[in-house]
Amino acid sequence: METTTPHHTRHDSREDLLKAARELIVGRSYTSVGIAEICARAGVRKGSLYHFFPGKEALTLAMLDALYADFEREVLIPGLAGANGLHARIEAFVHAIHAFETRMQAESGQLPGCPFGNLAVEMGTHNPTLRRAIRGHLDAVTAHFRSVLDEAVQDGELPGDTNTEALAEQWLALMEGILVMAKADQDPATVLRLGPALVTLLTHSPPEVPHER
Amino acid sequence: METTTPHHTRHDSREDLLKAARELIVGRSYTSVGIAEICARAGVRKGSLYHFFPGKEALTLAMLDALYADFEREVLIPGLAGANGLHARIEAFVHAIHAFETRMQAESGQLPGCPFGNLAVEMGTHNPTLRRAIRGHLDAVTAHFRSVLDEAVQDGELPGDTNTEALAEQWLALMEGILVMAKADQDPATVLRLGPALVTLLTHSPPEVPHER
DNA sequence: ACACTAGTTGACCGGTCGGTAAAGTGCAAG
DNA sequence: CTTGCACTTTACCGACCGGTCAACTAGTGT
Repeated sequence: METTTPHHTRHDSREDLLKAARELIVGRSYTSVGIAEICARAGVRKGSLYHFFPGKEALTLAMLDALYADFEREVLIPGLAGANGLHARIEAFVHAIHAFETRMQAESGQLPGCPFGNLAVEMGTHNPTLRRAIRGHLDAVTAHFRSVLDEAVQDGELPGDTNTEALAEQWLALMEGILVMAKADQDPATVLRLGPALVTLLTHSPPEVPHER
Repeated sequence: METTTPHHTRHDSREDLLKAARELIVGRSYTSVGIAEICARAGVRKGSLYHFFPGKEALTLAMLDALYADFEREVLIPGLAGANGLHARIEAFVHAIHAFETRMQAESGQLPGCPFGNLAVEMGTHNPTLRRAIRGHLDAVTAHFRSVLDEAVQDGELPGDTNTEALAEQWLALMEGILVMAKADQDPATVLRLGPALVTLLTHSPPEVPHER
């Protein structure tokens, strides 16, 4: 038998809070979402939030961990193993992002852009803890990009002396910029319109670090 | 004689408010800066702010206009006419941005990133007025980029069939992304490290719209 | 001398912010 | 049956938010 339900697995308020925080903060922003609103959406009283989390910042940190885990599982991993060839993988990635932004706009009425980039921009200057956590997630994304580029080098699609580490970071930067533009436009089509820039960047990078001076 | 002092040109509270709002909002963010703090820095009482501006949003709109005018005069115009050749102009632009971010970090202790991009990300989802104003300024920046690219086409540095309109938008997107990364790092060196991506993007764009399908 | 007006001042508003404290609830192990 | 503990509930806190208001000050034109 051993019903392993540790207590009695009622509503799992902790999960509800994380879900509500994700939907609200990703859809709008950190400061514009209050804990009262998060609690209301989660169907949980404010005091309970402070039983599970020390405060709003810690809740957001935990939410970001879960968000990255889902992003890795649903986009990064499939995009890496899914298509064949660098060009096809870039296009698949762009379309996955486009689909995400389109779905979010349909659900919440707003095109959110990149959840991690948004937080980095909003809190980067005055919350070092959040900033460093986001920086870590962005590094993890870069590592996935790099492994895609390394495979392309092995398959002869990119020159053998390609600096895949630097190029992966440029990939992420361009992707973040595309999402800033799409958010300014509030139009997912911007993702598709600017997507080809990724192909240009990733298939024409200079052979080796110029080693200036 | 005709001392043209319309009233008596005392402290010009309006200018002081715009200056304070610029320093604070650019250095941090829109929501994290209150009008009380803006008034305190400007040496003006709160009621006076509402004599010159309908509210915080209108003050920010006016501040953004002045900010863009300065950016155009101090960076965009010199960068366009200053150096010779596309490559040199890109590098001059990157270094101008790097200098700005370095100076801001020295003055306020924080690396702000792109003031327009920041506002677009922070307010893009829930303040259409601000979003549209920022979108207008970004379009103006894109127009300057495009004229640089058009000159490069005329000088034979880029192929004659280059889509300079699309490429200028990609330039802006990559620049915004670079500044998001620099803000996440809180390190101006990131601007220089990612700067070469602009050269890759702008000197290897595909000849013509692929015209798929 | 007077009225007009641009600009200033400080007190005040309701609402919301993140966070706290204390009492209560119900299950489970002793 | 009782104790302990995970969790919930409610009331409350001071601080701050953007914004309003009426009274006041001081130059200007008549």
